[in-house]
Amino acid sequence: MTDDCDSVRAVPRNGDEVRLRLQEAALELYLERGYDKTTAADIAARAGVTERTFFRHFTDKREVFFDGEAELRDLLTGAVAAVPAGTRPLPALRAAFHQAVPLIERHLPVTERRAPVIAATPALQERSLAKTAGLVAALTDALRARGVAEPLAALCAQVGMDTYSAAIRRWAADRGDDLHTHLDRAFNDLRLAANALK
Amino acid sequence: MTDDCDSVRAVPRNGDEVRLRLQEAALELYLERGYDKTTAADIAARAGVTERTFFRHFTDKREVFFDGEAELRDLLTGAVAAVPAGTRPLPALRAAFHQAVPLIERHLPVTERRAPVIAATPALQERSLAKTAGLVAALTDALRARGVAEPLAALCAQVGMDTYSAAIRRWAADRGDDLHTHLDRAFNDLRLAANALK
DNA sequence: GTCTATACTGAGATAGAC
DNA sequence: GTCTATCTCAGTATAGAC
Repeated sequence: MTDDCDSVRAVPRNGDEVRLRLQEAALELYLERGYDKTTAADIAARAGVTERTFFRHFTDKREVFFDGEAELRDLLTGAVAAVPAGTRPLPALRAAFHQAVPLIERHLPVTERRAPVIAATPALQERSLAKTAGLVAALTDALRARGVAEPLAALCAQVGMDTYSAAIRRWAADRGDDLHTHLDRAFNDLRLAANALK
Repeated sequence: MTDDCDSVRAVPRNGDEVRLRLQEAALELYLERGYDKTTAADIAARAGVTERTFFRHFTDKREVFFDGEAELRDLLTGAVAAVPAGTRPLPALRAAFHQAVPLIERHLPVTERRAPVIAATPALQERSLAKTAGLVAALTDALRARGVAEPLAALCAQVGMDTYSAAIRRWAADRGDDLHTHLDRAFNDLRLAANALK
């Protein structure tokens, strides 16, 4: 859709644009020949910069895939903070995830292209898990700020994130129902499963 | 308890023993000067072998810390399979974790020495998360083998693992009560938290 | 066991944006 | 002029190929 191609050598030096070009180049190359067969120099070359510039934008080859996390984290923690006082931890998290649905849907095109690469690459899976762990830590803080005691806050944040992940997985497998529906379904499954305890 | 010390230069070439020496050397060096300031050659030298031998035993510098996972995985999956038929997923997992307590306690001395290094090293945290994800995958399979439907099996395995992790954390912070007690407490917290849904 | 590719790091020079 | 993005060059260490 954009009209800029790499026919001109004088590419703009704007930082953000270079960053986007690097991300797109990395995705293309990872898809074409796989993550391990792609060097940082390859990515940089396709984006029209040097290898060193790649590493100034991204601390390592994995990071180029996991940028959007900060945005999602801010949205989720903000949503948790905005939930009516007195709401219990897991319902608060469920509400926050519902608020994140538009953001998730907006990022879906890129996410879907990245998914098969991540699934095929252990190094990227590890980074993905680390990013999710970062989200859980942020949610734990957000719950604590609401007055949830420490050990419970961490457990709820983690369990809430798992439930969200389960909903995302089911949504990917069944695009017939929307993400809101899958979220409610997953949280309900959690309730029923936990009810069997004791 | 063993009588072998490193006073003799002619160290035994037995594979398992070399492996243990490498693990101990890595732990010492990571503690002394930090993970990134420690090279694979450093570790190998202290263990009395070549760098090449280090990479024969461990695929990378991280792996040297996460060996026991296979043993725990086999114990947990076996325990899940052995739970009486008809037991619901989360109670089955809780029972399995109770069975793993002796193994956890046996590994505690080493685990405790490694903990601060992992906490201070992102690369090791990532690997730790990946190993836990491997356990969750194995538990998901074990639940499916018991007839638990796919989407629920994955959710329960993940949530069960989180609850176990929460119990371990509380145990580390409060050694006054034993791990069995903390496990039951954490699973009870999960039940109560999930009950607030709907 | 040897050799090599490549992921990363650091310092200093250069070039646009303002 | 400042400031920041990029380049150039030189280096170390991991991990994999042989």
